[in-house]
This record gives sequence, structure tokens and C-alpha cells, in this order.
Amino acid sequence: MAAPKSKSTRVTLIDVARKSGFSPSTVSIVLSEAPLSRYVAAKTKERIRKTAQSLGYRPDVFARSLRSRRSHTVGVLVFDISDPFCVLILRGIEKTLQSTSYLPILMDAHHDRKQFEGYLELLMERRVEGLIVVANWLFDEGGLLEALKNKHMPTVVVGRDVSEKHIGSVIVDNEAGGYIAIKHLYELGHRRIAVIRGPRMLSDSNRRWSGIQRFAAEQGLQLDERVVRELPGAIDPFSGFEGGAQLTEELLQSRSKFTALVAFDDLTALGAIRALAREDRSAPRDCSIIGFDDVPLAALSTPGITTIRQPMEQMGSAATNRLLEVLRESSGSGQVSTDLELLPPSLVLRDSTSRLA
Amino acid sequence: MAAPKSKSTRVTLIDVARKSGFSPSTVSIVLSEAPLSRYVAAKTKERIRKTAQSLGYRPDVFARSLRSRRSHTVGVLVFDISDPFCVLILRGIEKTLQSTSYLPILMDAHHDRKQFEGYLELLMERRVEGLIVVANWLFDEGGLLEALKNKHMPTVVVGRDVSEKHIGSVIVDNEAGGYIAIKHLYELGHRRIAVIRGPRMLSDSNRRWSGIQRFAAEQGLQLDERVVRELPGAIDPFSGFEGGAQLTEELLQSRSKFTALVAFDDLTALGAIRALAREDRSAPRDCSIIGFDDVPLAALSTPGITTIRQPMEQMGSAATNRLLEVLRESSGSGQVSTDLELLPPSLVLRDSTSRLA
DNA sequence: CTAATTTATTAAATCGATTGAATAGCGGTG
DNA sequence: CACCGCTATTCAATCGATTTAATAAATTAG
Repeated sequence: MAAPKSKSTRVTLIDVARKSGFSPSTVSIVLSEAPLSRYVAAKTKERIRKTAQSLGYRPDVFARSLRSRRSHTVGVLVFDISDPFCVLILRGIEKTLQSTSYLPILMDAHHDRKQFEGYLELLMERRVEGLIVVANWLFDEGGLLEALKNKHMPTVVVGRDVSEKHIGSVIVDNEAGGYIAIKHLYELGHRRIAVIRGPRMLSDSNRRWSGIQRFAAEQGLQLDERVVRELPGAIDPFSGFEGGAQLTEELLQSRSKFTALVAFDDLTALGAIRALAREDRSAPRDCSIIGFDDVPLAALSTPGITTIRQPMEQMGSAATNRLLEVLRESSGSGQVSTDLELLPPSLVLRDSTSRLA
Repeated sequence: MAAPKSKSTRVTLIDVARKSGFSPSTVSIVLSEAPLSRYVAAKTKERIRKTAQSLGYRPDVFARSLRSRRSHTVGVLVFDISDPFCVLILRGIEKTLQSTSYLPILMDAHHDRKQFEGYLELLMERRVEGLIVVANWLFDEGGLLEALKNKHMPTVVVGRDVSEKHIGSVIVDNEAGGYIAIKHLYELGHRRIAVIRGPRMLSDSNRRWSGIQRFAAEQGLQLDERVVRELPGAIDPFSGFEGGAQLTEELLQSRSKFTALVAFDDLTALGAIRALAREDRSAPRDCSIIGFDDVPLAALSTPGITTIRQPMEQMGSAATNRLLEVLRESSGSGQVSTDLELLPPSLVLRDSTSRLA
């Protein structure tokens, strides 16, 4: 039989206190498992918990936060939620946070500096206890990091290496990724390998390129610089696609020969495939193509794109755990340790690459 | 010169009151633009605002919410954020909410009933003032709606028609979409048109099918039932792809002829393309294919998928405006009007369909 | 046997705002 | 001139918890 309480009155701590016969203090101490609860008799605890349960008591988050000065929330600031790259990271964050008492508050800056700052401010106002920034495509620009640092807020960035700035970072090992990518093509017999690398200003891009070069050096493979191109440093999340298509077209029209292509990421690879199609060619028949990221699209396009997988969900978890550690240890005073967490990429075989005939 | 305040002490309303020489009440009334502020002298307002500004005062959300019993938040419950269908809707919601004082709190149930309910509970505890549910792929099942109704919370569902249940809904006009889709193929000269429709239990699917049938009836077009298939009612967000590939393969292996295919959605279309490729055929050369939704992938695959676009961002906005209306008018007592808002779909031409040779 | 310590509980202050009722001044009215 | 309604501001209660310091009883120590 449901208690026929007056409908609109919420059950408060006082109600529980009255009904259980203990003081509000004791009830609070028991229900919030404060340190003092060590001294509360087991029987008392049980009685209080039972009454709370039976009344359907739910503490008021606002009252609680007001008094205890803790919001039990963390801000998650993502640069562009429509970037498929982000979504799995978010899932990792969410799953990890789920078992804690922290609520993620997600804000999407959709690639806008102003918005980013605005939302950052908003999150501060909502008194988040920590911050996870999911960065992609240019983020570094123009003192954003300074803004972050000044906030004096435990912060972890995932997807971009900013470790010098006394903020934690979690990223994939891009150098290893580049290495694995070209190695795969090499092992399929390809020797004339084109590369569409990312913008030079992007550190990810440089690391991947280093990996490629390292492999080439190790194998004595000659990288023909006439078939190495660089994406422009654009802002639009789809610019990778456009750029990939554009540059591939140029490559095809130049006289230089190549039988395989390392694309900066999956979108670039998709663009390359589009360009091939325009010339009535296709992957992998006329050119093997390998991407990077393993966004969901990569599996759905035809041909499926062979790619270097970033363990995105793991990256989300790792970043979250990093933050939680700090939050736990010092309740706010702490800063995230500066070091960089590198997660290993892996090769995902699909149909856009094949052995050289 | 920055004021050298003791660093950790936050600026409170009292500080502003003291410095400006008015009482806390007046300050509160002015800064929160309460009704009473009508009676506050313009000069006073200005002085208070100025001091607030100069002290860098930011009201404490918790104190404010505690006293005023308003959280200034709305819950956004999405069924699966990795479904690209959702993301643009979210953007619409976010953009619309941005200009208001409401903060969206986003929770992702990733296709799990239990999670959905858990997050629903959590949002109630956080005292959201309203709810936007972004539903896709089966949601109707098993009393979820009842749960929602019982919460006595203004709610709008986008993406699924639940208007009978006294909850607002915003969806695309699926019937019109189906009609437009087949019309497009018909106008390209196709007469033997296959259809992979969605699961029968999904109302979207039925409406689209109705639209297709209506067009056929109007034109006296015969729909050959041997080339009409139905996706199984699976849960997985990618089942559309698998299903599309599977059913297309079956269609190809049956002796029945067809020159075009209406796919339930873009993922299904991608699956169909994959199946064609396996048989060394391709769209649109061997078969024109039209999708539904216009998810971002549709533009990036090769060939680009001709599709029926759902105005997803608009749908998000519409749902949000619907909710805001209710929230404004009665501060909570109100329920969302039951009626259904149908938004028009539109044809997006790309390369997966072509005139019958 | 008293003092100190540990266990168990509570009174009361507090977090930082909002808000309904109260206080005045002031011009107009019958 | 007493009363009313309007403008302008403030007092004090309140929202619902947490937390510090205090109280009291029980146990141990000296």
C-alpha cells in the first residue's frame, strides 16, 4: 500500500529523522556515509536506512551541494560531437563515470572557439569538479590552453598532446600508427607508396609521418616526395574528405606512379576513394588505401576501409580514470600529473588494401 | 589591477550588497530580474550591476536552485548516441537551448532498457524541469512510456510517434518520405522496384511503406511482392547494415528482376551496396538505390547516397521549442500538448540513383 | 576512584541565494 | 486630514541538507 502522502511535498531528511526517532544530524551522517558514521551503532544505521527506504527519501542534490561545496559533476567539453571520432570516446567516459557518483555534463563547442570558452565558463559556474576535454582537429590555437590552466581545475585532454602545459593527456601512439600503416602496405608488396599526411601544424600528423619515415628508413624504402601531399589546416570536420579527394585527384593527374596510399585518416581515405571513382578506378584494384582512426563509417563503406584503429573507448576510460584519481586523492587541490598516456593503435583489416598483383 | 582578494573566498551576494550599499534582497531582485525589479529605481539597478560586475560576482547555482526550486536544466535522454541519426538532433536541441537559461543534461542509454530507466531516475533526482527523449529503433516496448508518464514531467519525444500517450512528439513525415522516394525512382524510368522495408513493428516503417503504396496506386505501378523484403526487428544500431546486405543478397539470388531499390534507411542502403559489390555489381550502374535519413555517412560513401532527408536539426529545435513553451507558460504544472508535429522530408540527390538506361 | 579516552548522538551554525510580508515615502482624492 | 495606492527598499524566514563543536554515556587507564 502506497503511502497517501500529500502529493507535492517531497520527503526530506527531517521526515526521515522524525519517523526514525533520530536527529537530522545522525540521519545525514548515516545516509551520506560521512566519516563520523564510523561511530554510529550498527542498529541505528539499519533503522535509519530502513525508514529512508520506506519513505522513498532522495536527498536534494542542491541542498547537498550547497552545503558540502561539492557538485559531484565533471564537465565534458567536446569540440564537435558530430565528429564520429568523438562519440566512442564519449562512450568510454560515460561508462567509466557510471560506476562513480559523478555526473558528466556534456557540452559541444561545435568547432567554435567562442562557444568553447562560453561553455567552459558555464561549466565553471555549475561548479564541475573536473574537466575532460575531447579535442580533435586543431584545438591548440590561441591560448585556449592558457584559459584552461588559469581555471585551476583538474583537467585531462583526450585526443591531443598538451602535456607540457601541466594538464594530463591521453592519446593514441601516432608514431606507432604511422609505422604500422606503411608496414602493412609494404608487406602486401607495395613499394611505390603515396602519402596524404595531415596538416603540419597538427602534432598528430607529424608523429604519424615520423612513424612512416622510421619504417621507410629501417627497410631502406625510398619515399618519393612527389607522391607525398599535405592536407590544408582547415577547420571544418569534413575537410578531411574534401582534401583527400582533391589531393588524390592531383596525385592521379601527376605522372608519378603509386600503387598504394597512406591516408591521414578515414575521412581522407574516403575522399581518396571518391577521387579514384571519378577516374573510373577503385580500391583496392587500382590502388590500396589505408586510413586511420577506425570510425564507424570505415566498416560501412564499400570497400570496407583497412585502417589503423584508435582505441577510442579505452582512451575515454583512461582519461576518466586519470581524472578520478586526482579527484579522489585530494578533493580538488590536486592537479593532474603532466605526463602523457599513449595507447597502442592496431591494424584493422578490411577490403581497401590488397596484395600487389 | 586585479583585486588581490584572498584567493579561495568566492564572491557572494552579500559582498555585492555590502559594496553597493544596498540590501541583499535588492541585489538579488535586481540581478535575477525578479518581478519586483519593476519597482527598483534605474539608478539603483545600474549601481548594483556595476558592483556585481566589478567584483566578478557569479551567483551560486546550488543556492539559487535550492531556494527557488528550479534547476534551470532539462534532461536529454538519447537511446544511442553512436547512432549518427541522433547527433544532428542533439545539435538542434543544443542550439535552441543555448539562447535560454536552460542547461541540457545529456544521458545516453546505449540501447539498454535498464540504463534508460536508471538515467531517467537520475535526471529526476537532479530535478530537471523537462525531458526530451531522442528515440530511434524500438523504444516503444514494455511500458517505458508508462514510466515516463508517471513521472509527471513535461516531455517531448523526437523520432517516434507516441502522441496518443499524452506526450508530445516530433517526427518526420514518413509517409511523405516513402512517397517521394519511390517517386524519384519512378521518374528516373524505373518500373521494377524492390523495397527493403523496416520491421513491421516499427511505426516509421509502416508509414514509409504506406507512402510507397500510395504512389504506386496513384501511378498504377505494380509492386512485385517477390522483391519486397522486411528487416528483422533487431536492436543493434548497425543491424540495418547487416540486414540490408543480407536481404539484398537474397534478392539478387532470387530470379526476380529489379532495377532499383528503396532501402529503409541509409545504413540499409549501404548494406545493399555492399551486397552488390560482392556480386561484382555496383550502384547505380546495375541498380539504383535510395536511402532514408541523410546521415553524414551518406555523403561520404562512394557512390554518395541519394536519400530522403530528415530535417534532424530542425526536429531537435522543434522538440525543444515545444518543451520550452510548456515550461514557460506554467512553470511545471503543464503537460505537453499531445499532438504530433510532422516535419517534411526532402529529396537529396547524389550518385546512387540514375536514369534507367 | 578520578581522569582520560572512546563510542554514540545531537544542537546549532552554515552554505548562498530567493521571496513574502513589512516598512516608508509620496502624490492624489474625497 | 485620513486613507489609499504606488514606488522603492529591506527584514527575516526559508530551501534541505552538512558539519563543527558539544554532550553524554561507557570504557579504559592511571
